[in-house]
Amino acid sequence: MGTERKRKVSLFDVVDEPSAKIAKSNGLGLTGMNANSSINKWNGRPYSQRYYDILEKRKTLPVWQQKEEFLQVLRANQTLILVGETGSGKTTQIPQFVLDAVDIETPDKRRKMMIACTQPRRVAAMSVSRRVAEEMDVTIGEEVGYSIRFEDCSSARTVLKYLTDGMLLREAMTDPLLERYKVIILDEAHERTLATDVLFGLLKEVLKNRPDLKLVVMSATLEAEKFQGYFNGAPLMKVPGRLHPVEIFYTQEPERDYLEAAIRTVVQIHMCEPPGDILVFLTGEEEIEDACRKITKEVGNMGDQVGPVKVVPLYSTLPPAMQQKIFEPAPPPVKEGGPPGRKIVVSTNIAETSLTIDGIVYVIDPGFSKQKVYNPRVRVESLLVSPISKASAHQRSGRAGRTQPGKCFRLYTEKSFNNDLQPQTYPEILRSNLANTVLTLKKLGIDDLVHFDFMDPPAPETLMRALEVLNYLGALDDEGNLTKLGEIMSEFPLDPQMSKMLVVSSEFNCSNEILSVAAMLSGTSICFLACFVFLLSQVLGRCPGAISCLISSLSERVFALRLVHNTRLSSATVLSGFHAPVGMHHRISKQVLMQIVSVSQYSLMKQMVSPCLEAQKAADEAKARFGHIDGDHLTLLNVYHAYKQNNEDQSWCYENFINHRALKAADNVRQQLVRIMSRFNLKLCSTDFNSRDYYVNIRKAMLAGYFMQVAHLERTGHYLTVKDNQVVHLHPSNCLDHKPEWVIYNEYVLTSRNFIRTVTDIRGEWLVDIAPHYYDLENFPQCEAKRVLEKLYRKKEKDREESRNRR
DNA sequence: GAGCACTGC
Repeated sequence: MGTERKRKVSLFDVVDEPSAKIAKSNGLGLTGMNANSSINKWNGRPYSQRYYDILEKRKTLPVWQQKEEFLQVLRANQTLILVGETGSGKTTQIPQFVLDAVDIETPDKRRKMMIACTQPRRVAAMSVSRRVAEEMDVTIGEEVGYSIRFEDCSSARTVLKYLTDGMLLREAMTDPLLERYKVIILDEAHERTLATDVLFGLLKEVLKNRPDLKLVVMSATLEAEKFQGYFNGAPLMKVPGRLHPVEIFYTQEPERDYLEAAIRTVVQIHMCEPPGDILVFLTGEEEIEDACRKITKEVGNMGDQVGPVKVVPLYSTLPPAMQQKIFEPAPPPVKEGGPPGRKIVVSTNIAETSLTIDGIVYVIDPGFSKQKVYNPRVRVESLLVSPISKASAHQRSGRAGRTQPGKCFRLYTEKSFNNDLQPQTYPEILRSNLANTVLTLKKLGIDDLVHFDFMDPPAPETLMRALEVLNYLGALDDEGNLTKLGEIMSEFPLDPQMSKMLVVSSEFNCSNEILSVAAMLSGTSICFLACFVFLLSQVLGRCPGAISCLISSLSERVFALRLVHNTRLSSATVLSGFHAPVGMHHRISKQVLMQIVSVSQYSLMKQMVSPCLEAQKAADEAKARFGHIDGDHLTLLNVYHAYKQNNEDQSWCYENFINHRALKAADNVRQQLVRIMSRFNLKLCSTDFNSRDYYVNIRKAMLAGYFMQVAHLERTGHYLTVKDNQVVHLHPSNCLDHKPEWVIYNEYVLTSRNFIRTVTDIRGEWLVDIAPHYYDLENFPQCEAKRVLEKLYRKKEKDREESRNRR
């Protein structure tokens, strides 16, 4: 291969001198400022205008010549940094160039060394590798392959492998020097995922021990200088992007209400600007749905003066079929020669990196996104609506110029862009609980975390917290060395608490059940269909003719309004399925109906009130069938068991408000976990279902992992987390029929109040039995829980004495 | 008696 490859894409524009500091000249693309007079008033409010020429106009060299220069630099250096905007084609082209440049032969003629190209996302790894295989005219999985969780599409013949950054990190755990690779390409490095950051530090070490290994770091322009500094002044080359110029507008005054401002701007664009689709960035699902409704309504009020609009919400938890709607074309004019239609996509950050929509000409950027923050003091991760970074703003505006010149409206002042926004979003490693990361690092053989070469070192307190947690779990000894237990735990793709629960579950004679619980809890989206779907089907059955118009006008919104729940798995989600009818009924009748359906449709909708009661009944039955009064974890287990007992039947799922696809995903996770269990000879076992200990053992095993996430019911009637003494409330979605004195919880969420979500009743006696080292009273803050524990210890001591006397 | 940015192993 090689010669017959067809390359249509021109790649390099200019090859900078090694170590040239291009970041400075390129910056944010702030050069080329121009006055622009096409809009000087925006909804009565003047906008300041600046023109950013994102494309740097430099002479273009023929492809072969640039390729040679690239190969030259690669041969002469161990590390190389390559910067380029998205859309430069570097992801598909560079690995192919590299393939031509390096010798991948090994003494063993049957096997060649590989080139690895990492991506932060699975879909990208898969689709890019497919495209490259096609370009090189080879079958995917042969010379070119990919490797992602649950799917290894590569073979002994594979020489170019695309994989997720997390996957490469996994591989490093068994192959610390990454000896099967000749070149490693870290793509999208500017995204600074946890895995990328760990790989940075790791690869820096590996490179010292493997002079034959080469590293190519590919990134967007903004962090180039920082990368260069980190990688000891490695040469830097540039691939120009192929973006069209984007005009940027700022407001002259700060906006008080960015949601209102965003909607106003959408309407203004629709009224005054030439055809072209609009992309609006908002922070979350609720806000997006709200905005969609309001935009539709406002434009609807304007009548025939303006063209029709198709308003499409976009966020990750939206069912895939709904997400596809963003790729549909804008609606045609209502009548021939009338004003053209427009597509308006209202999206979370997902449209900033993960999903690209062609045809976007206008971007509206209010300047906010939800970001994860971690507070090591109370060990809580939460989501906070925060101002975005300059880099993020830059990325957002770039979304307007993919197919033609575009415009970006920033709903903040230029001054605040310059002075208030930080240059980069804080990398994830500074915003996360690092327990899992530290465990991985230990497994990778990095003992001295304090001196590990992080590009951005995390707060010492965060590292200390992580070490402390791992020590309590028994994964690290008091010297901070990985224990045998920790070694096994690190092999599971789960949080340490969950791995611990799984590893010890055999000792509690319930590993089969704990496997199911862990699979159901771990990041899969499981959901119950809300009862409205049931309700619709009821109505459909009754008046099939009349309903079709309603369905057509409602069906989009039925999804959009979360009448179908398709959110991440937590028992909260699962259990809210049971609660859905009340809220949903209320929601659709009051907030939505009058806005989105005509009067005749409304009267039809009113007929749905009575089937709604049936739906309520069905949901109650579902709850009665699966709900376990002792806890949400056990409810999840019931759901999983019922699913298996009914042979994973799709229509059974539908009838029981269970999302089939999501349970299948959980089953997939479970199989992976089972394989890891067997690898370590961990027994797969169950307590007899008729035994009194069946659920007791499961709850004890869970406690063995989650003893640090316990809350105690105070006499005042509210819960306090153990040791941290935070006031928390049981999330109203819980399935308990009582308020237990002690609960373990899976999640601590900060929203309108401090909630603990997915909770299960446990007994105080178990705390002192299973985790005496954590419930050591000498090291315990004064509180009610402490006094209760003291009693429990005394009782335990007394019992022990009695049994000694009896002997 | 509430409401989940986005990934990944």
